[in-house]
Amino acid sequence: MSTDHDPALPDLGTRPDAAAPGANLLALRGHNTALVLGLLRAAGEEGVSRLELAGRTGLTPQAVSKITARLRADGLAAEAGRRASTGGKPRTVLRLVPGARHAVGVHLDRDELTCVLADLTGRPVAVRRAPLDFVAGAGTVLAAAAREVAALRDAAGGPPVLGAGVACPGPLDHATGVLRQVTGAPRWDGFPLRDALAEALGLPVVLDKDTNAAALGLRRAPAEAGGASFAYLHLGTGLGAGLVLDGDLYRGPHTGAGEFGHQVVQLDGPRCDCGRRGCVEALCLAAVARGDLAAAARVLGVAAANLVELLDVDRVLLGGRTVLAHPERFRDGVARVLADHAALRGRPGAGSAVPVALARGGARTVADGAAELVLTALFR
Amino acid sequence: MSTDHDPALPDLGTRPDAAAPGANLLALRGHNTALVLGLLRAAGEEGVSRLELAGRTGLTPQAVSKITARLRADGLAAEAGRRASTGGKPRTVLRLVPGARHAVGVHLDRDELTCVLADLTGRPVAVRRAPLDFVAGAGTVLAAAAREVAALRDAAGGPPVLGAGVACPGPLDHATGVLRQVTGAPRWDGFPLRDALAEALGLPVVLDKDTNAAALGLRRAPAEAGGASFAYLHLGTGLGAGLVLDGDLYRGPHTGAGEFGHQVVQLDGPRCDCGRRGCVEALCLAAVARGDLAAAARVLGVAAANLVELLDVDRVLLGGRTVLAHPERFRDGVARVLADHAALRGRPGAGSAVPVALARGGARTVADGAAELVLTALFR
DNA sequence: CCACTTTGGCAACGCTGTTGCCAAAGTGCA
DNA sequence: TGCACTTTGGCAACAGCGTTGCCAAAGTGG
Repeated sequence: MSTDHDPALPDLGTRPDAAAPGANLLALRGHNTALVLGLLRAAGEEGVSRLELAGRTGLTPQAVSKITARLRADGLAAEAGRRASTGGKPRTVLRLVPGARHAVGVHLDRDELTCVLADLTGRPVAVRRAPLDFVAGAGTVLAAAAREVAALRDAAGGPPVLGAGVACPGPLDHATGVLRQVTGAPRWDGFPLRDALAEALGLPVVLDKDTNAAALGLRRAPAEAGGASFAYLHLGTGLGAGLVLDGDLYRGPHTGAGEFGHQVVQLDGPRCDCGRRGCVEALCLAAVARGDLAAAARVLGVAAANLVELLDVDRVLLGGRTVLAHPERFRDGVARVLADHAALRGRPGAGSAVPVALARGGARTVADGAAELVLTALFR
Repeated sequence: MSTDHDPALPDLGTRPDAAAPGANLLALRGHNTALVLGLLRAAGEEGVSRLELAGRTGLTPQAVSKITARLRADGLAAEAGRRASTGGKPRTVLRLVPGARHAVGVHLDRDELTCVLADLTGRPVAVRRAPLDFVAGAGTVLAAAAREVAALRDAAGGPPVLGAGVACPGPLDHATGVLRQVTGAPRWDGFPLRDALAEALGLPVVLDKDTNAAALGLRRAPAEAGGASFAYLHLGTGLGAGLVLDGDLYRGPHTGAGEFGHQVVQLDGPRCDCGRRGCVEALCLAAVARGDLAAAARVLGVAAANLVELLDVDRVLLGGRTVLAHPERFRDGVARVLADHAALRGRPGAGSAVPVALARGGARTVADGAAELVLTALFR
């Protein structure tokens, strides 16, 4: 909110919103700085040299030198050894300083509150869990969140905290940070959770759906997430999806994208609570309830195959409590359906089936991803 | 190919590719220039003043003055009258000069070739149609395309042609411009159609799927296309979709997005040619074949509802020969399913159903959109 | 020990959008 | 009719961006 420059935080320039996408020099600098930071993060402990950064960004070596000099001055990057010489002066390796900043991730689930304090690489340096009654209403939830986050920060101390990413179930508006029509909790309808939490935590807050946060967190590991497009399917008490398309989280115009549970896969099938017939969620959870995991995985696989066909994603990741109860069963069952479909109709490109994997992080996938909601603003 | 500046074409700066997304000053200028051009085009014949451009882009009035001065020097924009005064000097209205450049759009269908010459607004200034046997192979197709495009350009004469957008059915790789696995035409498999056409036409060529081209063309009219996200469903001899998400055409990592025909909506349903069971395309076309349009529209509507739920799009547009044979029946039938589903489960935001409309342009939707494949590079 | 290669900083530069200033061109009131 | 005021938009000077030319530093290899 302050217009002054905070020396503890990197100046990434003005971030033009969608209504005013004109780019000025500050935006240019911010773009390139975030780009270099992103490559530094992707390089991990191995590091990158200035010339490698220049090659990957298309910037001149000199521009990279200036940018990395600013990052080093801000404490975000540091020199770390040298490469072997290839006949001349050996390259100096640059590395991200993970502990230079922290970000908070908060997962508000229906019955549990999970908070993580993550470093710049997204790795959690501290975790706290507490029971929660989400339906009880705003007062207790805000108090609990403030208490846990304060405890987390006290314990870890140290570097400045960039902000808090908050993930919660159900429909909400990411742009305004307002909840809407939370099933079974009408008193939350229309509640401005983002602003209330920002007030309670004393931090900038980014609010998003749990599935979106998880997908964003999984994007960090390209090797696991596949290419630039993948889908995270979350099967817990309900079924939802988080979509990363062309490298960016796709939220849809009203943050409504990823409503995966009520995809109809059986015309005139059994009636779902939502009123439709033949929804995946209903079919899948009914199969789980009667202990037929093979059928549950098969139904989930058919819906996943539909999604893969429609969006041409590179990978499908599975998570959520119900999946985690029998992870391999679900993974293998979904993979079989995708493989069968791929064999029927050659996929473009590789011609092989889209791989299915279990989401990393287990029960903490969402909380880790919530921190990424904040970190994403720094990197590109 | 030439590195020299062509005074007949606007210099939009270097367009960094995905592998080297670093932004330099040329890219900055190109971005802002394209942005202003896009606003000029959106303003249409009504025009925009410099200060309005400044307000919408976030750029300063002086920056807009410089940019528009360049555009006027290139002949792409012109002053056109004045607004009424609001107490001071009246604003000068700027307008895009539609005829300053042309673009070619080519629709290669299985049995017909349609070519359009479009001005900068995307409106066709000349159209040619010719029968075509796509399966016959590359030689005749290339010759026919070259002949028709040459005739089109001869007849219209005039301004420089920016390039040719080419739309054709079936799977292909947009990035490389290579066809793959065209059903029923194995000799096209792996054919580098883009480069061959560029050679034959003597123009830069952009190649894409017919559904993608159509969606891109429909994006031009925001009033019809709804917001920034919509889906175009094309029902002809097959069923496909073109997806515009967050204002950009979504192709997927391998140009495979939009494969909509083989979405399974009936587990264990009747077998489809593709080998699966219960595909929309099979169910829908079978219903059409037996004259049951209501059932066809309903099946299409259920698949459309799945897509709307998953991607949170603002609008669904229908096109293709089969739809055009009974346009209102399909539109109303699909709309009914979406309305029923929306009533069951309040859509986020408005709470009302996603509107369904017929794609503008009728049989020429794809050819018009193909020209837009080229024009898109100029605007933003 | 010297020639060569490669890295990366310094200084000058061209270009971008920005700012301060002012003429132009209207409105509205006396 | 005249004057004060408002608004538009160009001119000139400016700060800041990445780029270029140059050169010291730090290796390899004969």
